[in-house]
Amino acid sequence: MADAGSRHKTRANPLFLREEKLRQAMELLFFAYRDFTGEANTVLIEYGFGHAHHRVIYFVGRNPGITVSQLLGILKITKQSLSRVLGQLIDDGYVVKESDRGDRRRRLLSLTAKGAELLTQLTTRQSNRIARAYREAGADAVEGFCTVLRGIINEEDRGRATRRDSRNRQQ
Amino acid sequence: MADAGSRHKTRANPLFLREEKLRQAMELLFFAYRDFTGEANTVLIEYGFGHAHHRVIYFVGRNPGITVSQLLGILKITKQSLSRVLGQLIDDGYVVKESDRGDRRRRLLSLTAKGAELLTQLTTRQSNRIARAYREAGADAVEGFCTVLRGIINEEDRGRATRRDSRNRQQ
DNA sequence: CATATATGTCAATAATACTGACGTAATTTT
DNA sequence: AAAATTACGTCAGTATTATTGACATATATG
Repeated sequence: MADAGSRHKTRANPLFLREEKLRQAMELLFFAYRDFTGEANTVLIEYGFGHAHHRVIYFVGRNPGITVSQLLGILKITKQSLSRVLGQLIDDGYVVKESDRGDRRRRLLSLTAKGAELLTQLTTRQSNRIARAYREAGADAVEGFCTVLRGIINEEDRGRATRRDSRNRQQ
Repeated sequence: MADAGSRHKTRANPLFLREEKLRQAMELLFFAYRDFTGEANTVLIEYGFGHAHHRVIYFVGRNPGITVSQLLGILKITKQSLSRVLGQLIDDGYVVKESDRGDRRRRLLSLTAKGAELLTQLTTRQSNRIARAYREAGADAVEGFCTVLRGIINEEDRGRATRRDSRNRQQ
């Protein structure tokens, strides 16, 4: 068994080895995402919110003044799905919605102070988890991590997680 | 504003920059996972299954002979949640369940040929996505990618996505 | 025999998501 | 100015995935 790929000895990465690496990547992604998102559970339960609220809070916090359709484009869910969650966050005073003075069809979303505080609560633990992993892995590994993740993301959205200057110029 | 961190000029990575990197990581993870899992949607709809079925098919395929509780430990869901999905997969002939001859309380799960074929269908596209990202990023980046992801995963489960020898010795 | 473990199942509920249809206000196009 | 498009909202119905709690059964272990 240990020599199953010996015919390819000089050739790097025989096929079964390549497949193994790819499956490994898929599992790493699954477990990392599972534990990363799981980290916020305690806080979410305290506030009576779910992961959907977390995502909304997060992307509104990161993109103050984002419109409803831009948010839908990021989350890739229907407006009916967003409606419930966003409505709750607005009703409970975590998010505010105001008309865009330039184009009054649009509604611009942003966090209240209360919302910003919740976001901090939510991200602190998750940040710590990433920070520890970064520290243990080293700068080069971190760079590789980002490069590969960016490559996995659909081309249209690759810029979103980097270019921080393009605020309000999305789409 | 542009000079806000100038007091730290010689010190690498002032605080706000570090935070920025961490937030970036969180977003990359979100988008990558979103697009990675989204890839399987077409196939899943064809078969009338959801992402939960995919996860079960995947981990049973990867760990033939896995017991029900081991699977629950991986998925981190309740047995009642698993029950519906697993039941469907068994009824439809994608997964088989047999008693462990050593400990007859346990049920060992594995894929049928039909199940293995579905798994291939499901993973092919996802594999291609990862493979492309790997190819574009290069071997060093890939190594960093895995290292960081492993660091994000809870310590108890870090071994699961690597050690392929420990089959049936989980837990 | 007593207890613990592995699994299954019934019942009720919550969270997140979907499709489809329709309405309204504001902007853009013709 | 009329027509079309865009942005947003909402009502109604349904599906999927998940939860908690309670209870049952078979098997293994002390």
